[in-house]
Amino acid sequence: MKKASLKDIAQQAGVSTALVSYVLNGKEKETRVGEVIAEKIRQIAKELNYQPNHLAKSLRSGKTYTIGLIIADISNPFFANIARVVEDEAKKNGYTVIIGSCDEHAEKSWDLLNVLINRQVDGFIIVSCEGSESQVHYLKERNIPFVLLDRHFPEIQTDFVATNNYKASYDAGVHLIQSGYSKIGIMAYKSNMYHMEERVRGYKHALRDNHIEFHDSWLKEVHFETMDSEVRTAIDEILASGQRVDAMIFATYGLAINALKYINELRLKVPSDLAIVSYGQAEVFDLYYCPITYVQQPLEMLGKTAVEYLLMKLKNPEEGVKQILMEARLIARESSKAKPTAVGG
Amino acid sequence: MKKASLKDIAQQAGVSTALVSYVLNGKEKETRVGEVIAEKIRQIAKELNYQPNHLAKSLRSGKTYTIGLIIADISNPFFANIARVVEDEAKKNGYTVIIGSCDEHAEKSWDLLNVLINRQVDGFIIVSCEGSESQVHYLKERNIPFVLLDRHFPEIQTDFVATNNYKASYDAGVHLIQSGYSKIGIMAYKSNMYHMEERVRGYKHALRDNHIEFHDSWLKEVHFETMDSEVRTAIDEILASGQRVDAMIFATYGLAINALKYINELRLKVPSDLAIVSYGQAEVFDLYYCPITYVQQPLEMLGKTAVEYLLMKLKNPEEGVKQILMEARLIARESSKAKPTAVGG
DNA sequence: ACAATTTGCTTAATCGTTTAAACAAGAAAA
DNA sequence: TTTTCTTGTTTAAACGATTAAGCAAATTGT
Repeated sequence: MKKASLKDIAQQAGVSTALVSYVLNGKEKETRVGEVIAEKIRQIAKELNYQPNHLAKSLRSGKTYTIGLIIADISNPFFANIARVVEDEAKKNGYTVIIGSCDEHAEKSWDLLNVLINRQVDGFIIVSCEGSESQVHYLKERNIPFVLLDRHFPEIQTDFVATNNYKASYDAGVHLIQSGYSKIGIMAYKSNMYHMEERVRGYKHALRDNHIEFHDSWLKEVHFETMDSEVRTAIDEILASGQRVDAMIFATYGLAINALKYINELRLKVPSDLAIVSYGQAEVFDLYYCPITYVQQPLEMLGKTAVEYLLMKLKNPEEGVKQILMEARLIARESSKAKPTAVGG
Repeated sequence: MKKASLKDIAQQAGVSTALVSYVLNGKEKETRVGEVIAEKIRQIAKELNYQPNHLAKSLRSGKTYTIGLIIADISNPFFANIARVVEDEAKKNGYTVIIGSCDEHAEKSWDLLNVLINRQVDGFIIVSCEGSESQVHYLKERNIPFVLLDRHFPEIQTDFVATNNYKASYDAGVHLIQSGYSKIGIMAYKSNMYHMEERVRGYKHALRDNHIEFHDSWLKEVHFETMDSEVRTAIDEILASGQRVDAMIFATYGLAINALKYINELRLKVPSDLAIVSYGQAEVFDLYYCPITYVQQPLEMLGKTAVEYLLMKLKNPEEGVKQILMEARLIARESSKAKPTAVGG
């Protein structure tokens, strides 16, 4: 039993496909279709369980009602949650989402972009990775609507929805300082992505504004691909150096997970041996023996707004540039609790 | 600058679209296209950066090289990981995946199914939810290729790729017993899904085969939607009952997370107050103060095989029914370590 | 020298929709 | 009664690709 098409309905009703199309699209009034025949068409459509062919519709109309979502990795909880929000919000508006994971590789990202462009997605929501500036320029040139999510390039004029990472790190730093920690390290990815730089910059300014001198050895930048081993080395170094830290900020979820595993192995106690604040969020932060203080990004809002901006662009391509930085919230927990001040002498 | 089509190339080259199509599809030999003109066409195609319109191709060929993946929730790490594997494996074979989350709701699942059918996906990989038998029958009737993943309906003859849940639970039960626990509870979803029943059945048989009498109060079934509160009640009950348990099996990741939060609140020590084995997997199991023993499902294999089966079905629809149950592996950790036997007295 | 074959290309139908334009017949206006 | 307007319907082109069939012209065989 093949799928019923407009033609099948038309044949059964003894009319042209045009009429059927008009009726099933609710245009019977404007196009003056007879009451009787309209009803008959609806009837037959129901009997045949007619389902329009989206491909044909899209080919004709040039709109697929599909948006491409490019992220680093769907198996990372941060992106998985973002993806879920985007999916739901898109569906609410009649759009379908195609998700692609690029593993922080600009090359894979290019591939995805091309595949999705060929599939005629109406627009993109992109969590950019390092070295993908050319892709952004390409989209601009080709006039393909897109919104950057979570990460953006300040030197490229684009729509974006992101977190105020500078402020988030600044707050994290201040929080640790106020809790009595003074030798604070940070671990981030080695990257010239703006969002990562901002996370480090915010941290540095928090130190500066509180009259704590920053030591180069406190900043540990590791490569994404070889994170597993580099994190361990970094922890070793940051704990061994002359200026041994008593607190650390982890700029991403992945870094924190790797570091925590190693910290456990070393039998270091959080926060007495090392206080911790991390980006990202997942159950593990709640259930760790010492619940982890983390930077809570406005996930839901980020995703929703990205979809909203994109859909506005799709409706009206002439619309002005939309950019927004949302504030994160520091969720203070045990892992950064006030340091017992050394009393007595 | 609009996208270049076959027609544009044809015009520039001064030939018909047929020739262009032949050349760009590498059929110049069979269709005897002249060497010179072929080269010219390739040249122009490159200049115009020609990218074929997938919609048109699909409409003509009836194949979209797209597969629909229906899961409960992409923000659940188990499904996110599955999705990642499926995505990669599909891409390797030139397919694109559209993921939909149905939140364990048969109705949402129906919606997704219809949306994706209208979008002409070539086939489905489905993690069925309760009450979705009719959907499976529908797909069979309509002759739409699909593979059930992780969950299946034994009374319906379909392709499927799943875990041997009976065996996994049996092993979990035996493991706890051998570790010295004798009052073992289990928490599962209230559901008549086969995979869930199997998880309970395996557990019961493990008890039976080790001469431990099963008590009804040891089985706690909670509703998915109201899990948060029900889990707490269930824990309260199972710890208060006359036959207070000394170990528990959690049949899903979500249940374990909720339960662990509450267990922490109650200041119960794992495993001394309560030993634990759980399904699912995520960083939290590694980093919990007492690493959690868990049932490791062959995620990678499950996903890969599901894609493989589906692609075989797509190539040759007459192919016989493919079914496979894969073995899970119990990863024993601290949370179920051997109970110190009561000595002395 | 004429038929048969090969070579190189075009024509046109097709996939399933949408929609502007044309058209016929009946009703209202003149 | 003729003209105009309205109503209800059909025709056909278009979206962008694929591909069977057709058709010249050049080449080969006899």
